Amino acid sequence: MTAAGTRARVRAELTREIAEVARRHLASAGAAALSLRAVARELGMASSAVYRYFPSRDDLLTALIVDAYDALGDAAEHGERAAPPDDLRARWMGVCRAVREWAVAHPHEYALVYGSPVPGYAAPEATIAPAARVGLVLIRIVTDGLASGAITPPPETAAADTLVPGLAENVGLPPTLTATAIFIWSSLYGAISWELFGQTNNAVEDHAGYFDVVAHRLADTAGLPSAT
Amino acid sequence: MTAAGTRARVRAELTREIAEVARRHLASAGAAALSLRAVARELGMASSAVYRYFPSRDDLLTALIVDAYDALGDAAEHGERAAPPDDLRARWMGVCRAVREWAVAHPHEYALVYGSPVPGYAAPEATIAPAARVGLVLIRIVTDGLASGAITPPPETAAADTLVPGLAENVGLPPTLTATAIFIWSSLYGAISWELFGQTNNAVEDHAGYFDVVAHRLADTAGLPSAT
DNA sequence: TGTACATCAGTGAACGCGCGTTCACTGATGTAC
DNA sequence: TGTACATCAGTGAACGCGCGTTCACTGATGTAC
Repeated sequence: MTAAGTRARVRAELTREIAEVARRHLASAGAAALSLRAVARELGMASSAVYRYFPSRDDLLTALIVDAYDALGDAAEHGERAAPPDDLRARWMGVCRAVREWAVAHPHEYALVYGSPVPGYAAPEATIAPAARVGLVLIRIVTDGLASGAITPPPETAAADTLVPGLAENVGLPPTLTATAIFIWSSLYGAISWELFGQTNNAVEDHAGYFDVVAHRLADTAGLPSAT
Repeated sequence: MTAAGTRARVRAELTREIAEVARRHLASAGAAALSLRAVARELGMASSAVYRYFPSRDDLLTALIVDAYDALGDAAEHGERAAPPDDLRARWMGVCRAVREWAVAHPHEYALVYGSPVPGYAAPEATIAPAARVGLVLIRIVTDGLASGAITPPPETAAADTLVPGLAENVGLPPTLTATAIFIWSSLYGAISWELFGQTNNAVEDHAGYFDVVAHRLADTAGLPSAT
């Protein structure tokens, strides 16, 4: 290894370490309370040194957001791969459960990407692609089902007229099913957020069990066959 | 009117005025950025004077939360009353549309009560009752339908076992329909939040139209008859 | 109705805090010849 | 391999800001006799 390689590696390592500590702070206090100075303090360095690695607080936030989307995407894909490829329902449930479990394990990171927007922070372009991963995994299950004939496309309705033109072509689903997919994703998100933000505290006892019911219901909505 | 009455009235008036300004600040910057000093500044009074009306920032936040829940509850009930009492579907759609419209008109207040929790703030008891209002309105539509026979109760499943014992009796619905009701509410919430927090920006064009499709679908899920 | 006293609203200065960011700087690490 | 120079990481002080909350105070408004 060259000397230059060493320096670059040390730099990459510290960058990771800063993000790591920031992630932990995020987990205990939320995005609005994330402080560059506190992160630097914990790492035993001057607050100004952090600027060698992240040009501003917002850039640090952006890095955390991208990391969170990617971690969630990884979890979703991992959850899918644990199921037999030809068992659509098992793949679906694997993704849904993995997403919920990740959210429960990382509530503040989940809130960072799916909760109320952080005031004064505008998500840059770099976050768009990773944000779409979970949705794409779910959509692929449906397109696989359509291709194999396991899913019968629903009759077309006017629902598709409310979408952005060309969207259905881009995702590769029939128009009305595309609208349904958005509904499914937002419902999934609603169920998870509802639990995470404490709205079901006095209503649901077995959160994992309740979520399974919801995920199955959404699989039905997508037209997935009940079992293999 | 007595003199004492005058003082009390002036006091109530200023209390309302402070909350009003705070609400406006909330609307432009979010809950985390709400500042007692900024509110006092806008009212032209010393920041310490606000403490005559609200003992702390958290109490001011609590008042805003209660107000928001109540405003949303009012909107929901008003939306229901605009429909003929015997047209369950129209009442349902009236409530759903009213809730969404209120949320779109007051995004930060909506985020305050349904968004990610404000770090360091724990919602006190006083917020529980007003928080339930929208849910109760929707549930009443379903219980009315059950009572009149317009809604056929779904077959019981194991879904109800995941709920807090006694919940179904409290809300007056069959157990499985109670679980469905929670799903419906969280889906409704998901659809509205998804729109408000910008997740549908590149997917949905006609947000009101798309939301109508969702609300109808949720009415179907609740078992409401299609039309009268 | 008039007076003495108590209550209340509002002031302004202050405390102590933490924040993001900048800047001139010191050493250490790497590079070119 | 050795030396002169350039690059980089990290420091510590400082700027300017805004925050929530407290406190002793001044007047004005209300109350009791």
